[in-house]
Formats: sequence, C-alpha cells, structure tokens
Amino acid sequence: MQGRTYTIGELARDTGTKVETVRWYERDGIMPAPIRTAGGHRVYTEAHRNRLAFVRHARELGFSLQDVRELLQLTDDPEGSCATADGIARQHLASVQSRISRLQALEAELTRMVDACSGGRVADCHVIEILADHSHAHCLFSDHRGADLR
Amino acid sequence: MQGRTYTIGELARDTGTKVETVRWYERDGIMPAPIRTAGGHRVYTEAHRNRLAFVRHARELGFSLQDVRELLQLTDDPEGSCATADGIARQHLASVQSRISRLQALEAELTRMVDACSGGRVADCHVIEILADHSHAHCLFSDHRGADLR
DNA sequence: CCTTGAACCTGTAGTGACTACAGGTCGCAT
DNA sequence: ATGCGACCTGTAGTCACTACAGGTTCAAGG
Repeated sequence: MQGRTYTIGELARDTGTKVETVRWYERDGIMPAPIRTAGGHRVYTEAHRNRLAFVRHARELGFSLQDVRELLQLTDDPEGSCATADGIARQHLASVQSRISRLQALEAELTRMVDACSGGRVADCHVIEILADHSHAHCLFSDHRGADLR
Repeated sequence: MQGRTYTIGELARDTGTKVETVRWYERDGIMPAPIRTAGGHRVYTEAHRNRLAFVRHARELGFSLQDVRELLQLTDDPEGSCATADGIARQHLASVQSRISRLQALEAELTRMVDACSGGRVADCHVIEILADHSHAHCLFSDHRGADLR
C-alpha cells in the first residue's frame, strides 16, 4: 500500500513553495526527480513532501542551500559516523547562535526606532537619524564583521 | 571652504564597503555620480560619505535597497509624514522577531543534537524532524531520508 | 466520447544585490 | 622616469529564486 501522492501544485501549496521553485530544486539536485505520469507530469510521494518541507523550513531560517545539502546528507546516511555529523551540527549551532544574537541587536534597534517615531514629521523622525548615525552602526555590529545579514 | 574629499578606495574603507559595490550603487542610481579628476578618477565629498554610510547601515539592518530608496526620499522631504519610515521599520521588526523565535527553537534542538550525538548515530538526531515538522504539526516520523524517493 | 480550461511541461530570461575578473589607465613616491 | 598600486570600464558569475512564452496533459462537465 502506498501513501497518497501529490501533483507538483499540491506539493507546492502544501509546503508554501512556488511550483517553479519545486522544479528549480529538482534541476538543482536538492530534490530528487519524481516519477512521471505517461504524459510527463511529476508525481510526488510523502517522502518528497517531507524533504521539501525540510528544505523550505531550513531556508526560512536563513540556511543556504549548501547548508541544507549538508544537513540532508546527514539524514541520507543515518547509520554513518557521528563524527562528521557532530562537526556539522556544531558548526550550524554556532552560526545559529551568532544569527540569533545579531537579530536580537537588530530587534532592539528596530524597537527603539518604532518607539521613537510615532506619527511625527520626518524632521523629528529618529528612524532616519538612527540610520544616518554611523557610530551607532559601529557599536551594533562591531563583532563578526562581514558576516552575512540573514 | 570645502571639506575633505575621498577617493573611491578611501570612501569604501571608511564605510566598510567594497569598491565594486560603491561603483555598483552609482550605476544603480542610489548614489549620485561624483565629479572626476582630469584622468577620470572619482572624487567624493562628505555628502557622499554620509549618504553611503546611511545606505550601508540600513542594508546592515536588513532593509532592501528599495526600502533604502524610500527612506532616502523621506530625508529629501523632511516635512513629510513619518508614517512611511515607521511602517517600514515596524514591518521589519515583526519579521525579525519571528525569525528569532524560530531560530531559538532550532538552537535548542541543535544543542540537544550535539549533546546526544557524541557517540551515537545520526539516526537518533531530531533536528531534521523539527525542521521538517515546523509548519505541519501532525507530521510524525515520516521518512524524509531518501529511502523511497524515486 | 468530446470539449474545455486549469494545471502541467520545457526552456529561457530576468531579479536583487552584489562580487570577480580582464585588460587597460592614472597618479604619486622614489 | 619609472614602477606599481589604485583606479577605470565592461562583462560575466553568484545565489536562490521568479516570470514568462509557447506548447501539452488531465479531469470534469456536457
């Protein structure tokens, strides 16, 4: 007995992905090619749906497709040595933690902005001021320079 | 009296930008074209430096160039309403907050994985489940591990 | 069984925001 | 006057999609 199948449109709708993106993931190799109907339409399984959900969620959290490929490799070889896996996991943990702290700094900054700017004129608007203030930027992002934004 | 001037390299170094990016901003139109030396080298002023600092800071905070263009237009019209700037900032705040909380869930899970993983098998790791399940709460232990994907 | 139209197919080109050359020119210290 | 680093233009590449054009398939209604 096989579980339910999905058309590409159903898969896309189910995972909040665009149809084009699903096809792109296949061309990219991060999603395996599904079987086809006689007419050439893609037929997906639960396994595809889960893998795609994984990819999308990881992407939403700011992992690059390369990161995702690494994470997927872990799961594709579940009996494999833990040493590599542990290294990759540790690396991702570090990057997640750094991302969290940078986002928290940004959150504080944005909160300050929207608090300061409540319906006045632009002349009084602190959002603009804060963005123009270079020294402030320096203090916010002094560590881990050149890190990506997301 | 004119303030000091900058070469493109000085400007870039001063604002933490790459030289190519400065030129790209000019081609893009977000930075105005500076005057040139007889030999064609760009000569920037304080005004350029300030504008570039503004752009870079906004970009570091995750604003798109389109956002930046809007914000810059606001500064050119300082008696206008603050609502637009506030709206842009507020929208960003919401998305940043949601990203933080999802990353914190992932952090907990990665920590758990790193702890549990030392000596174990990858098969015991739950990160993948968490990532796959996030937006589809009832997806239990389904197989996304590539066994049956083709 | 036949039609219709939504959903699918392939392939290519465009997007945002850079980044990286290649191949040449300028400018300043020695 | 010469060396060489910083500059110039222009093009192509990157990442992760997104949008279209122009054609084909499938399922549901008649």
